[in-house]
Amino acid sequence: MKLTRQRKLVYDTLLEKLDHPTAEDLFFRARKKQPEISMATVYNCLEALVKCGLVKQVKVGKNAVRYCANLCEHAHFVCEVCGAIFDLDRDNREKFKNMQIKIPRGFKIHNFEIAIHGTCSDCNILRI
Amino acid sequence: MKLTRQRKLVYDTLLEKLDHPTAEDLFFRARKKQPEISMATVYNCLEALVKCGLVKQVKVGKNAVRYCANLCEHAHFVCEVCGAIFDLDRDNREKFKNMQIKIPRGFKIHNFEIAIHGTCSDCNILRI
DNA sequence: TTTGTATTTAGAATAATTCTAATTTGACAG
DNA sequence: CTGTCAAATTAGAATTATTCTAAATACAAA
Repeated sequence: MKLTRQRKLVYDTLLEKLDHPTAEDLFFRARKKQPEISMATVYNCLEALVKCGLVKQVKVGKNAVRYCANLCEHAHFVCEVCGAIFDLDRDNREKFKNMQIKIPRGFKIHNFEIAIHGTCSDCNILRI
Repeated sequence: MKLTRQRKLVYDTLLEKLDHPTAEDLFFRARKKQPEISMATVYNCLEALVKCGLVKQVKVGKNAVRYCANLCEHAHFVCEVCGAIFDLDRDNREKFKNMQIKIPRGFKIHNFEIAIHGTCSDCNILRI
């Protein structure tokens, strides 16, 4: 991935404030530094950054997708009241099947979602 | 939740074919049995079913939300090639911090997401 | 230079979902 | 029963996040 001026701007803006902003949030923040940037560019840049693994999407509730630049593996805790998203670090040396996530004191879990992305056996065979 | 005719229809339709359909898929399937049902009703019914815990939303890719009536706790494996969603059962007697998910033979994991929904400590305090 | 390819841009288009307002339903009280 | 009321349903309009389009720009390589 070519780190263009706009991609760097979007990425830096994301790193500046780790509050899981939406594309629109990032657009407004980035525009303060480069007023000519367009919404489409923010989406394009985010797409490129997600594709190369520097950024992750967080899909929550019925609102816009949020973006996360926290690179160490972590789970997201979504507060159902205030909507805040908390990064929960985990010991990433542990194996996937034995994951350890520390839930902060006072947090109550209602439910959780796990989505594993990859390729299924049928598709792996077809691709050899 | 009042299990009205339409809610029962949507729920039964979801149970009939466990392929994680979108709201639109369900609309077309449900319409075969009750041609007067409307798209808005399908959304309303799904919302009610999700709220009462009978149904779960699965958010994947950039497409429409998918719905899942598999009630036993499980993770989703999303094939990045064909888009299929597989339910991965887990031993739900295991504690959250020690979850065991069996990945089927031949499946390759690229990445996975965990989202935990609940209430954060601040909001829990404000609600006492 | 010239050429080509990728990126950016503004605005239009799309698609999923939500909203609106009118109608229907069904439970319950009288 | 019959009337009342709240909740649910409905069709279609509205919204909103996101993607698409086509032109302009940038920038690397020949």
